Amino acid sequence: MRPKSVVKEEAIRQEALRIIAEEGLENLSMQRLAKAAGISPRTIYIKYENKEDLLVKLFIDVVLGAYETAVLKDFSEDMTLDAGVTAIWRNTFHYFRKNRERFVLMQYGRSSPLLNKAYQERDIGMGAFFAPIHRFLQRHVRAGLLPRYPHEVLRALLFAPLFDLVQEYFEYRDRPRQIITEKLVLDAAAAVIRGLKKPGK
Amino acid sequence: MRPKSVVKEEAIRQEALRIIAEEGLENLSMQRLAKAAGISPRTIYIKYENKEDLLVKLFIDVVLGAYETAVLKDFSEDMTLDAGVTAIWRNTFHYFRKNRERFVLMQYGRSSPLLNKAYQERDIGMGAFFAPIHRFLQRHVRAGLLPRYPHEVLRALLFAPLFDLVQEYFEYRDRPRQIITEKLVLDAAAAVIRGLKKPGK
DNA sequence: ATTTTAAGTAAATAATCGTTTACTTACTTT
DNA sequence: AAAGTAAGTAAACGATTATTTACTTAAAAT
Repeated sequence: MRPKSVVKEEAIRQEALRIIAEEGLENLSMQRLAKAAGISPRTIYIKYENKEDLLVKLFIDVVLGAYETAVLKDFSEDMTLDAGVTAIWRNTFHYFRKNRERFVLMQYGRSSPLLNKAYQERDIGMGAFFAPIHRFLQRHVRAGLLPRYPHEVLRALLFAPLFDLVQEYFEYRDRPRQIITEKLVLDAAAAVIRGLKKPGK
Repeated sequence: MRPKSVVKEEAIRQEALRIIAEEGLENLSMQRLAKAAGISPRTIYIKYENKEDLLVKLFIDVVLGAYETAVLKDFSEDMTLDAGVTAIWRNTFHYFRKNRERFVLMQYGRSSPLLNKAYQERDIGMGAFFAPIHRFLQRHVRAGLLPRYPHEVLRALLFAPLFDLVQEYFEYRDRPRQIITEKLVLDAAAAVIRGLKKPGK
């Protein structure tokens, strides 16, 4: 039996990410993707059930999966609130700064009904990814440092401004001078930490 | 000369918003829209140049325009930081809570290349909408209450968690018990305000 | 009341969509 | 070396896309 070509598999994923980042998810068609990857449309269907299967796997495996491991690098549940949040922010900024294509698909996950389903089930909802961060936050809640908000609220306060800043980083990408720098991102992290803490702590 | 029917015009916009909210922007076609609005496809092209023109006008006029006026209701540049930010948060939450369809299209504006162009040009970039809020923030910067971050950073800290909470509000819409309540949103507003302020103020 | 004119309709346009059919190629197993 | 088999290709499938052509309708202007 002839083995599946990992080279072609990789070309499919790479070209799919590129087309989505450069021309939008709405302009990704199977025939365009096949042509860009230098293969026949049928080949895509050997590796993926259909278009939805391809997009969900791209989103879950390549974008979310890789982000999960990147964000938890050097992160530990036992860190102080300041150290932990700073690590999450720094890791996220570093990861997406060098992976714009993945960030673009990540943002589609918020609006596209197809990807949003996968997004909620796997990721941030309460999956293995968020679990360490969840326990980290709950520890500081029990210690009296953080207020007892539902974790959806803590998550919004913690992650939403971060993703917005990454988006800003890329929007001003071709301007004369970059506005969003690492220093600024870490300053914003400090502001978020101040806001999260119970008043007077 | 026969006058344009405002009824049909309104039906087009309403059905477009409904289809986008219920089935996603990617499932809105001109023929489906025409059928849903009870008209001929050609009629849409009497009122709009093409699909892009329709979507941009829907986004700018109906979603962004109406949000701009809603968020600035009862808001004044002269307010204290706490009062101003609280007003912005409360107004935003109230507006989108009763306008889910508009919120869905708003979120598409973050990822869809087509809408994102309009988004940046008109809105939050530095348009007439954000100007009063920008001056409000700058006044508190000059007073020494807020740090001198670029306004992109202040905007991210101020708005991003708010939109995330509205998203959460709708995601748990059909659960037994609503998680995101107005009280919780205003608690989160207070947290954001604490974070924004210079340390020690 | 008739003319004028743009609004509106039904149906068709070419292009493109996701997916499949019919066939060939290349690699593993015997 | 030959047989077997799934990977891969080229071309086509019907369905659907945005938009237009040819025609009808309704209302304002004469």
